Amino acid sequence: MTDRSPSSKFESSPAPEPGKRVLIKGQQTKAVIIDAALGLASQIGLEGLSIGAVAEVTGMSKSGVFAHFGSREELQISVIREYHDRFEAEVFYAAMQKPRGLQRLQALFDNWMVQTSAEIDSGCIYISGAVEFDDRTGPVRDALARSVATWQTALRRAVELTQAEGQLIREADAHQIAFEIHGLILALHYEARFLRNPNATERARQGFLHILDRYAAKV
Amino acid sequence: MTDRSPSSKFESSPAPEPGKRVLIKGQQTKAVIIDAALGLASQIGLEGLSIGAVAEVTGMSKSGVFAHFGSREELQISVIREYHDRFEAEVFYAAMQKPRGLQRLQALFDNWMVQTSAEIDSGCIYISGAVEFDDRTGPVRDALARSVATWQTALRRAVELTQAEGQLIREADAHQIAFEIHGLILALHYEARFLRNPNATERARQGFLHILDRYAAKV
DNA sequence: TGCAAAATAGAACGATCGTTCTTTTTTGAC
DNA sequence: GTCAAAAAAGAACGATCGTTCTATTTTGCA
Repeated sequence: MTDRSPSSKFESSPAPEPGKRVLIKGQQTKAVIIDAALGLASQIGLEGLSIGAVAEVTGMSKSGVFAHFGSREELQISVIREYHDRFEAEVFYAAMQKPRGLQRLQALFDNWMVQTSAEIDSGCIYISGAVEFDDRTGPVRDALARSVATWQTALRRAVELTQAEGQLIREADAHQIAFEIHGLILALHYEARFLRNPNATERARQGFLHILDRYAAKV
Repeated sequence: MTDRSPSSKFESSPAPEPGKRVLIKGQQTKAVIIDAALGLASQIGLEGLSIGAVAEVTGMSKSGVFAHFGSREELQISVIREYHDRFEAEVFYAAMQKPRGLQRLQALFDNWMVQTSAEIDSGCIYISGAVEFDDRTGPVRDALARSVATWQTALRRAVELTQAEGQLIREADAHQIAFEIHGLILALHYEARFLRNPNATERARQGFLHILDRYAAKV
């Protein structure tokens, strides 16, 4: 993980002053902790994430883990940020290599499918978190909603670019298309992870083709 | 709620023997407890459901609540059964009044949308539960999966009937159609409840029309 | 190598959890 | 109204939770 200067530790870790020393060990173990916490949260959810469990996985003490974050909420937020970064890298940036338009949109969807359901023990925090925090308020929910919104905007942009390229009809509502695509991913996650339906991936792929077909610009 | 004779209290409550007395009070309060527990579970999830919270809502003692179920798992399963019954009544049976085919399928979808997202403080246990229990095993998960499977079968049947009526093409895979419909409901739940998007209902409705359109039998 | 700061460990706290056990209250057939 | 059974309350248990406080170890510049 990359430790951003703002909000890296506690709320207001000051930028390292010129003369001060800059220890590196803390950030290393913090990265290890967040990695372990993300693994746990992917399985049992952000709400089920406990400091004791993280401590056990990392072989540290509870207070040792705790000291890096100052609160459980801050740990949860760090996990969300880490997931955000990985999602961005593996889904978004990975697809940006493709030429804009249909190819990129297809790559986004493919990467999204992989990220959501392919790995056995990795649920999607954007999906489980939405269920866990849809009735709550506070900084964790806010961080989660902000990450999801960022990704949804990126997806919609990709749709709009595809329209601009003339590969999807311009009159269509990009929000609506993104909504329907999102539904396919959610159904994939539901069927693959909960119902253990091995056909789910193929169903989602098929559904995506149907959406492309429906909104296809007539050449 | 209706207290089924098997598995009503603990695993093996014997059928009331002829000469024995049949008390009614216990079942009444049990129904009250389950109703309260379902309300709580709809908000905070099946996993977040605690006996203490149910006791507080119902004005009873923890042990008083507990005695009706014998374990938290049994309480959770009772909640699932109650939700199953209500879902069946308000979504399935309510739609069975419509003539088979497109009208009934449309009614199923409409009722499903209402059940899933219309009421402010009522999340769908089939959705939140899937996320909470997709990595677990045990009787709660089994009960949940069984209920969901029952409903999915009913939905698929409705699709097949619509095909049989000639209102959807016969060549289409009913599983695929049901999968895509399910996705719309999941996206609706996600956007309406988590992101508080007021357009979500209209988006889902629109998406449903698109599915009907795509699979429409050409007359 | 010395030494202050940073990182980690350890123990303990109050709270809440599910559950068990015991006691009291309520129920309903006689 | 009687009385046994059922229902509910009350208290306490061990476990786990997030958090706090105080030691101990480790780090990394001088």
